[in-house]
Amino acid sequence: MTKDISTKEQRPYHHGDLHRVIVETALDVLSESQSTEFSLRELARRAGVSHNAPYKHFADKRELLAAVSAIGFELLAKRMAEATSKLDSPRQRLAAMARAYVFGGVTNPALYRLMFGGYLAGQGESRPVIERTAAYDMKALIVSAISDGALGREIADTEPNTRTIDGAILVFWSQMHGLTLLLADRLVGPADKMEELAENVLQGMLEGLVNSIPAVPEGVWVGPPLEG
Amino acid sequence: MTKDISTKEQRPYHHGDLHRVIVETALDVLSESQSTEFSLRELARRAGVSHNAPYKHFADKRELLAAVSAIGFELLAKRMAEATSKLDSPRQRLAAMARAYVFGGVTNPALYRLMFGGYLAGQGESRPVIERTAAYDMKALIVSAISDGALGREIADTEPNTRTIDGAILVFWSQMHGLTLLLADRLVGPADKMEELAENVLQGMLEGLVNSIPAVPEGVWVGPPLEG
DNA sequence: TAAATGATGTTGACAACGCCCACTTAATGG
DNA sequence: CCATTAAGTGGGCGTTGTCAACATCATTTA
Repeated sequence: MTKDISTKEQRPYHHGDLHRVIVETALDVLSESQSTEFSLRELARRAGVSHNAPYKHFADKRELLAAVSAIGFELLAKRMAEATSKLDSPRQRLAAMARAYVFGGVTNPALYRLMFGGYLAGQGESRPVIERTAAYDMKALIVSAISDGALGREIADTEPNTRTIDGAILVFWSQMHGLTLLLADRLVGPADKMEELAENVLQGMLEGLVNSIPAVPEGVWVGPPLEG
Repeated sequence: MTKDISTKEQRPYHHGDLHRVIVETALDVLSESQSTEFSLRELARRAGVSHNAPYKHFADKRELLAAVSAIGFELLAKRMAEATSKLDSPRQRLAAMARAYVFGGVTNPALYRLMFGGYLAGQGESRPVIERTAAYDMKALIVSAISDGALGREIADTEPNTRTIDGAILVFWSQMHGLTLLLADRLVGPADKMEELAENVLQGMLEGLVNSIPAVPEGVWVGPPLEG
């Protein structure tokens, strides 16, 4: 009975789980306000700690946002994996993956902007490691869905063919990404027709994909590079 | 000779052209720093006026950024119009337009993020009028390039067909937009292969477009709505 | 077991920011 | 010619990101 927290609502000197709480609160605030312009001090307030406590866990705001972005990538990857797990047809798998991607962006545009936008890449430095690897894992799902999907089965594993597959990935990802951002940023609408709209466009995309695979120059990487 | 500015480098009390200078400086700073996180005070400093002078021309930072965004749309529209003006083939016109679009984004990602991203739409309010109309004008170019281009010539002007054309616009714009942002945000690369890469993907896009036109639900608008 | 260490949290400070106010300047038009 | 008003100034308020110095406490080590 030495530590009685309940009577005066007083927290022990050390929070115990601040890192996690700060990141989660940041994700909440970001999702609600749809903006990355919240302050570290507010997160600290919500967590009931002093305005400087977060700096013991994150060097600066950028590093915090990188952690949030990484979580965003993990969430997206999980949703994409779940969406495709019970499907056999490569085409259905691709469609389901695209749906998950688009849905995530429409549901939380600010998070997608943080993840894919340039804030974290800013100032010439490269993206923080933590979110770069998370992004890489997410990208791997797209790549594999295309590679051992509709195309892979009828294409031998020769070097010009891998470039063609990279081309397909690029086209598919471009389309999915563009549709997502157009919808998320409300450049097409209206909001209550989004789902139907996305579904139609998605099917058209998949239809056209087969007939429109460009080869891609050598040395091109798809997704953020792990090194550099 | 009453107003001798040269001797003491002193500006007359009234600047005379502050509005324009502020917007232009903002565009410069945005382009160089690739960030919208510059301060109004710095713009004022660069213009040689007090930290409050800009507030006589812009209610707040958001309004300034809206003006910058509008200029971005005007620049883009001008480049797209120039790129297509000397071409006859609809396909070539589409390709040229897409090149201009992609090039603009790769050259100045932060400007594209401002233009297309959600900063200006933020907080439930609608986008500022000035940039909404500029965006609308730019969008009109895309629409017309598709409508009286490859599709329009062989499609009668019936209601289901206009929906099909809207579908084509959507697919094309999605692809172009997605490719642009993927390149601009360095999710694919490397930088020195971008041009070649974009060209290949673009051609693939155009190839596939013909074979993959979804119809789009009724009531869908493409581009930011002029009202509301 | 006692003391040193390092991780975590606190307090206080600083410069910079967005934005508000009251004031000044100078151009305009009735 | 003078009143109105757009445009610029200076000071100030509350907030922010970040730094430095100090406090607390669990863990290791002597």
